[in-house]
Amino acid sequence: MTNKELADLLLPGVDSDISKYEKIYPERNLGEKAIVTRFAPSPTGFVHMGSLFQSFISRKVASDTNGVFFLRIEDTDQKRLVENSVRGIVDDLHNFEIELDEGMIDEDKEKGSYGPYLQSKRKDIYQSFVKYLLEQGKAYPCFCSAEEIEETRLLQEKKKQRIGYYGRFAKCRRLTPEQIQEKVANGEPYIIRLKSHGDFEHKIKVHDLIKGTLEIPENDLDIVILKSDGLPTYHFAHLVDDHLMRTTHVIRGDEWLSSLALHIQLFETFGFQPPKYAHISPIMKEDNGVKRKLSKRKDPEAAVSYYHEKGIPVEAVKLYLMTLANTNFEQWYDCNKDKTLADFPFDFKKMSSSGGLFDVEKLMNISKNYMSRLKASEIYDGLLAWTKVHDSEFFEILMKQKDYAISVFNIEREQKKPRKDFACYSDIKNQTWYMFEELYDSHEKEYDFQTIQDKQEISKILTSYIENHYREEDSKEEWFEHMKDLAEEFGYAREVKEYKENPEKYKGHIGDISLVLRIVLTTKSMTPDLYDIMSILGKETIFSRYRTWIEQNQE
RNA sequence: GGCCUGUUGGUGAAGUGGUUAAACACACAUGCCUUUCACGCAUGCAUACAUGGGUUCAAAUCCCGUACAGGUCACCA
Repeated sequence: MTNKELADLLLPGVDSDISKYEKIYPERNLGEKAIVTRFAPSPTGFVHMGSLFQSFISRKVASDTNGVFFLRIEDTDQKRLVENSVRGIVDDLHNFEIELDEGMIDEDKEKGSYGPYLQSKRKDIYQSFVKYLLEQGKAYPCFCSAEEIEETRLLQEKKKQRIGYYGRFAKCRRLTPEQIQEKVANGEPYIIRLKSHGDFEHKIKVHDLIKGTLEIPENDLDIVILKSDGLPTYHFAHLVDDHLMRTTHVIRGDEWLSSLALHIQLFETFGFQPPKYAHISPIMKEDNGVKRKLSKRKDPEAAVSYYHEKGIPVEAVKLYLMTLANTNFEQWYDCNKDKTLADFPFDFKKMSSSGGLFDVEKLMNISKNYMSRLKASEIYDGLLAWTKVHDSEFFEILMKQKDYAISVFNIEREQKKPRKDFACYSDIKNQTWYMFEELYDSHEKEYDFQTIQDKQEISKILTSYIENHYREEDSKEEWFEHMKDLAEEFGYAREVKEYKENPEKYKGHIGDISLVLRIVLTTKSMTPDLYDIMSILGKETIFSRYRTWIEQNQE
């Protein structure tokens, strides 16, 4: 019985001519340095930070080189499928502005000419390649049951031997064609294994773009390439897909490092040029002094939805991811303030070969700096989009008072050293509610007086301010002069310096007085410039808030 | 257990044999500035290169052992 006949017996009706695929999926006509890469998740749920990081880098290198970035869905494990997760993955990428050149764009839609991009639709292709291998005598059927494999494993463990289906443990490898024929005739279920010719004692050198040159033992495991449901395993699908889709760079998590020797062997078996590999270390998290992988189950910040809920701008998250990816990015960005992420020359060599720690505080800092550089109208737009989903009350107010809201967000903004007090959109309401009448009215007010506590004294200060010192048309300088007059009137120093020189002569200084006016107006001791706040709020509101407070605090 | 990888301060890290006081950034602390806060500026964070050997005139940087950490060893990806 020839290999060809055996192959026909095992995979009847499958065309073993793989050369036709070379024509259907020709070499891509791209620039010499163009990088073709992909994000290839299994549809088991939503995208988490680690995968987002990988896609972000993949997208970046593809864009930098005028290459291609595509999304392939690896749904060869039918047991683990989660409903609608393709849609979820597509949405997550879209929400992070990671655009796809090719691949799945919805649950059952795709674009690009190297598809299908859903592995379950590529069954015929995989089977052709498997059959080709069978005909070449480079693969064989295996009839071992799960129990038999388990037995072998236990035996290997007991004898302290390497675990796996290889060498003398690969018993189906030695089956004669007649035995195979008989088992097939008996209806025994089988899978197809690679007939490995690797030598575990022999080491090969492989180059990884991030990890550098590695020395790893050759693969000698006869791994499963086609499962009993007729679908391939990851390893085989990786070979077929990344060859036919003409992937030049495989960027993936470093959990794959241990099967790298196998993957290279697979490419060599077919005489294909293997892609370049870049294995990314997982993003870590510090947990009670222990470093561990960022976990989707334990860490809320591992889910991309966390960033949308908090309202951290996508761009800020990207800036942070880039600082994790290439630590020279931060300095580069600092020196090139007019440039964007797209201008940054990403370099695999600058990637840390060990896993970086995910630091939410650092992310917040980056986001705070990023937001401080936005224009007031950009803050408004971003906030409007965020509140539309997360805060309908604020959304309505913003819609109604667009110009007013922009003027509020413009306080100490759009200048050389802008204020940095919003790290995310969910911060804004908490820091500006007193600027919006509707929010102010419904908000519970707690006045955090610091130096001047006496309510009568405060009432007197407010009254005098209303009656003697407030002028609607005052410039900032005039306004501040009047504040100083007020301070003097109540026995407070006009200048802080003056007070510090002669503290016994005064009850306090101008700062104490303005703090009272600030707190009664806003309830807060920490606010932006008081003059700006007053100018925007206007006379009526200021007087009304002061008078209300006086009324409510009469003894 | 086998195999692979990693280990620089509270954190991210720069740095690959020799102008090192080991950059820069975040966090924290103090001071200055300031009508508050924020910003900004200045300073600090005890002798930080896992550990033991070796190579060398010279090592964070090269080699070996040890410890610790991560990954992997499925008809899961």
